Amino acid sequence: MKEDHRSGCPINLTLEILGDRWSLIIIRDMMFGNRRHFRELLTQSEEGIASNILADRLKRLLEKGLITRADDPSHKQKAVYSLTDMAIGLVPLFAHMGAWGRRHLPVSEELSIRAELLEEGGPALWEAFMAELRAIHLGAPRPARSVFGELRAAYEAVLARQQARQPA
Amino acid sequence: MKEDHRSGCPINLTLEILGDRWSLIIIRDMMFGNRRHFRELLTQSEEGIASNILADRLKRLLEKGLITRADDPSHKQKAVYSLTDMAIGLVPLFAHMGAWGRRHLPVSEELSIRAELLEEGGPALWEAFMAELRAIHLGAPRPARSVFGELRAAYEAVLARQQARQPA
DNA sequence: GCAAACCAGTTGCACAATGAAAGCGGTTGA
DNA sequence: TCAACCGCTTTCATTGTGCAACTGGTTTGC
Repeated sequence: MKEDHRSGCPINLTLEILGDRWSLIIIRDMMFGNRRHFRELLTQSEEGIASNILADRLKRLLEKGLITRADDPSHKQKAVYSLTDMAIGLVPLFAHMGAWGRRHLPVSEELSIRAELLEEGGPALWEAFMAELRAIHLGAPRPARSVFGELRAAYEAVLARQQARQPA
Repeated sequence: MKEDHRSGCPINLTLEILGDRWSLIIIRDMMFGNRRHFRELLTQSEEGIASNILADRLKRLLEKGLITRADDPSHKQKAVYSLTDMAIGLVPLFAHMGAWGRRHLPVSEELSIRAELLEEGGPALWEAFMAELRAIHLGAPRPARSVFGELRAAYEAVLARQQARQPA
């Protein structure tokens, strides 16, 4: 029960939870890629997370209240992970991280289109996306606008354009 | 020269640079506490960083272009560290991290007052702060408004109020 | 009905990162 | 001259990371 923190600074406390190389990658995949199962997160990750690291991080995110775990009714040994409101509140942070990375780091076109849209859309778009995430992960009423669909469509459009330019 | 990245995703690339427990703490102290020397960062850190970790992180941040190092003309073996424009661009990210931490984590009053002001001030305040940081760290002309002073004054006001309530 | 594929993880092991403490040679101010 | 200070480095014990193989159970396809 007793947890000791390095300090009560909000930046520090946030880093104590999210300050590693994998936690935000997992939340990103759940949020933008709608990966909800262990195997999806394991095998469809661009970055290639190891299964023991994934298991460890899921456990930590559960403890910290960023995700929840439920049994999948369609499959006895499948588990479904969902984002909590706390994690959904990270959308603006992802938007800024993406904007900063896009400006300063060697990003690839297809993986940064979503960051571009998120940056251009601003707080209004973030709010719409968060409302949709609350519908997907928390069972809230589904809003009319699907930012998730817009982001996915833009991503697939870039992929299609790239394939047309240089076919496999 | 050759560096291989896990992926070209802007979130991932940002995490590869800043995704650890200390890098952002150091930038925070330089940015909000104006710590410019090794000893200042080592001894005045709330969280108590070890000297070897600090030396390692400063080297990495130098390599990645987030800070610069210069000799202090007043003292032959003093070094002055400065933020680059790239690091100053993290101000909105700190604002969101602070806001998120304040909302969801057990922050202390005196260390979160700055996050509160930064959240309330919004993008206009962030821009003013960034202009001032460019003056402090990059030699740009000093703007009329000192957000840095406002933040420090608010912090000290909270400290004074706490001491009045419960004197040492 | 049975084998193959799939499920969420766990285990064992090598290596890298972290962190506390002491120490380094040189510089400065009294 | 001497103590305090300067930016680190070294040593060593502990912890975290990452790969690969594996577990017991479930579902799918034939």
